[in-house]
Formats: sequence, C-alpha cells, structure tokens
Amino acid sequence: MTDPTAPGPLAAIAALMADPARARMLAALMGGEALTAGELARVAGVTAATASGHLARLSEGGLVLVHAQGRHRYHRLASEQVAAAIETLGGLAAEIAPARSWKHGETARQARLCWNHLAGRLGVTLHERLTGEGLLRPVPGGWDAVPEARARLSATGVDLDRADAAPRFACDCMDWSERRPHLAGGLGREIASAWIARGWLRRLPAAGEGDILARRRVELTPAGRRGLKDAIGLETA
Amino acid sequence: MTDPTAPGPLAAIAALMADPARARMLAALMGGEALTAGELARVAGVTAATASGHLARLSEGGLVLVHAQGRHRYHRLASEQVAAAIETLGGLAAEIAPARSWKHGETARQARLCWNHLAGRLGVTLHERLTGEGLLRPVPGGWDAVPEARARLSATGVDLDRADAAPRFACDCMDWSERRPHLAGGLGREIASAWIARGWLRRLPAAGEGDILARRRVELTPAGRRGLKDAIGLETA
DNA sequence: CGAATGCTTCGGCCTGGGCCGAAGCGCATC
DNA sequence: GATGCGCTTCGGCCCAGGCCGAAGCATTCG
Repeated sequence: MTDPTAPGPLAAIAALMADPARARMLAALMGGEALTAGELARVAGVTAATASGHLARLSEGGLVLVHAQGRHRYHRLASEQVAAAIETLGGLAAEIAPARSWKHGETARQARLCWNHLAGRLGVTLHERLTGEGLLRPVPGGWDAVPEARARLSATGVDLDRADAAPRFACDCMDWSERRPHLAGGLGREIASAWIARGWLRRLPAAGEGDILARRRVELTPAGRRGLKDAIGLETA
Repeated sequence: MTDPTAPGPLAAIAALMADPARARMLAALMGGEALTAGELARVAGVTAATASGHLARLSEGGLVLVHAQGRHRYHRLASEQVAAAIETLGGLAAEIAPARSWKHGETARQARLCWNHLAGRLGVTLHERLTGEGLLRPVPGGWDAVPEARARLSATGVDLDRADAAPRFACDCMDWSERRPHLAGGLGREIASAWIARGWLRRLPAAGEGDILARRRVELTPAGRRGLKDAIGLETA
C-alpha cells in the first residue's frame, strides 16, 4: 500500500529547499514579488535550462505558484505557510551557521519584507506597539483590531476592507532576527503594501553579488518615520 | 573569500532534514525524550552504521545535541528553534502532501508533544484560554502571567520558578495542525512535564510501524480533564 | 513572414551521498 | 582479563539528481 521508498512528507519538503540554487530562488521570492524564470535563474547562478528544472520541481511540490503571461512565466511563493517555513528555517540557519554567512544581514535586521508583510526590528516593534497598547486584542487564532486601531491605520492608507477579506485578518509570524513575532495575515500584507505605496517604506538594492536577502531589504524613509510617529506614536531608533 | 560551492545556510539546514532516515529521527526526537543511537536507528529503519553517520551529521550541523552516558549516546533536539523549524516544516508538508501521509494524524491532532511542550487542539485551546481570559498578558517577545494565573497554574503542579529561569518565560510556537499558536517557552515546558508527572497527560503508543508521530502522541486522562476544568475552567471536548 | 526572446525538454556527464558488512573501540559486566 | 554490547569508522557499491549545451516550442516584434 504505502511505497516503502517514499521519502516521507517532511523530507520531501525539506529536499525542495535543500539545493543551493533552489534555496536562492526561494530566498529571492521572499521579497514578495513575482519573478520570471530568467530572473530566478540569474539569482540562482545557473543556466536557464537548470533553473527550469528547479522551478518545475518547486511548483510541482507546491512551494511556488506559476502564472504565465505572454512569453514570461512569473513565479511566486504559494502561501503564507511556505513563507513562514522559509523564514523559520532561515532563522535556524542564522543561529547555527557562522555569522559570516550573514555579514550583510545588519541592514536587513532593521527592516525587511517577509513575503508580503513587514519583518525585522521595525516589524517586531510595530507588533509590540499594537499589541502592547491594546490596539490589537487576542482572538482565537490571531488578533483583532479595536475601532481606534482601525481608524488610525486607515488614516495611514491601509485598506482594512482588503485586510478583512483575507483568510486571516492578523496573525503572528516568527521573526528570525528578533526571535519575536511580527504581524502577518491580511493586515500585515495591507500595511506593507500601503506604506510602500505611500513612500514610507522603500525597497533597497542588493548589498552585493549573491546577496541572499537582496529582494527583501527595505528601509523606513524620513516621511515614514514622521508618519509612524504621528499616526500610532511609534518612535523608531 | 567566500567559497563559491558553499551551499548557503538555508540549503545546508534543509539538507539535514531532507533525507528520509534523518527526517524520521528528527520526528522521533520531537517527542522530547533523549534517545539512543540504537533507538534512532530503529525508528529510521537503517542499520546502526548508517544511523551513526546520520547522527554525526545532525549533531555537527547543530540540530541535535549528544550526551554520552556509559556505552549509550543519547541524542536530543538542540533547541526550541530546531523544534519550531521541524514543526513548521511538518505543517507545510501536511498542507501540501496528500492526506494519506497523515492518516494516523487524527489522534495526534487532539494532543501531542512539540519537543518539550504541549501541542494539538489541547495545546491551542489552552493558549486561547489563557490569553483570552487575560491570564497571560502580551509583553515584548512573548507573554507574562498575571498573579492569578501563577497561583492557578502553581496549584496544578507547575513549577513556576523553573519556568521563570528559562530564557523565555512564555512565547508562541505555531501549531501545524491547528494553524494557531500554542504555548512554548519555560512555562510551556513546565506545564507539559508537570501534567505528565501528575498523570493528567499520558504518552500513547505508536499507531503503527513507521508512525512518524509515534513518540509525540499523548492523551488527556479523565483526571486531567477534571483537573483542567477545576483549575482553569478549561472545558475539553 | 522571418527573427529574436523566454522557456522547456532531451541526452549525457559526473559527483555527492546513502546504504551496507566487517572490523575496531570503549564501556560495563562477570 | 574475557566476553558482550553499543556505537563508530572504513571501504566499496550504487544511484538520485544537479549541471550543461543543443535542440525544440511558443510568443512577440519587426
């Protein structure tokens, strides 16, 4: 009945992440953007042929979704769960591996994207502020926003209707660099996209060739710093 | 400077989990007990020689700690982080893989151990109860227990001094089967060990040959059911 | 209708690493 | 000490799978 050579579900998923080229692709996709096969081949450092094989395995394995558009094929992470798994594994790697692997990690610790939401010190601080002030209240499976929180966030351009429509309004995602939760779910996604659109957050260029965090780096702009202070009283270092 | 053939930190960690035999070993260690090399060889379904090689890699990779005692060598998971990574990856696997891989999973969804703390519906319900009632209050990086919570938990045999001594008093660990957080940290550990010692929780035997959740299964005893109701008003299904 | 571009498929090469049996080593027991 | 047991090391076998270049489809553009 059961195939004795079956790798087992955990090993099968881990194997998809266990190849350096695929790992680099997944890391790049943690920036939240959908990337073409060619772009992913470049970040992985392999030829198009090799990349194509890897991407086929990733999408067949359910980690990545593909969307053909013209002669391009756009790839993105399949779900919040996938992002959480990569983030968690990355955190473990950072803890275990020699620090040199992450020598460019300092700027990313300040602020970075975790798929579609905000991570790093900024993401964690935001989470602590919102939950500590009672603006978010614990509900089964996550958090709910009190009316005042909705009003204040709405004023920063966050689309709360779209956040409400998500399967999860707000839940936690463990932040590897801070070892504390940051905000995920519909609200986390809308906050990140609104603040980027508003110019409060800006994507940063890669720190160098083969920068594994390349597509995830963001920084808080001066306007963002002022805005956060005014809107929710968040003082940033 | 940087070795171009280096697998990258994420891939290196994933590779350790990507082998079926190693994955079964790690799954067994999620039960929280320290197991000998021989026991792990058996659960992995390989000879002692092969198991020895795997265990060397796991400990060199930092996922597992070894403790020699007489002619036995006891192995256990290295940290909360490692447990969290395995749990998250397992959750992803459960979401993606066909349900048949987890046909015996139903009992484990009710209650199981996640390394040293309680998971499954019971673990999640407990978390919701404690946070929802205000017995645990959000603090930066986790939760703190209000005095009444300390008194009530203490009455169930939980050693709060040992919980306080842990690097984290109480924090969240994402539960794969429920997709909600359960309680980890020092408090999570002490709760699990106290309630097992008190006979409120009982370890269950494996559901069959090659049961990947074998060493993690627990059940709430009738005494435990009554005790939880009396102590913290937790009604269990 | 070519020609260029993005991507996939195919075939062949090659290495990493999983597997075992046999032998070796250390501890515990007698 | 001698014997037994748990575990590791060594040597050799074998195969999954990563890599590429070349060729084959699509799509878009001139």
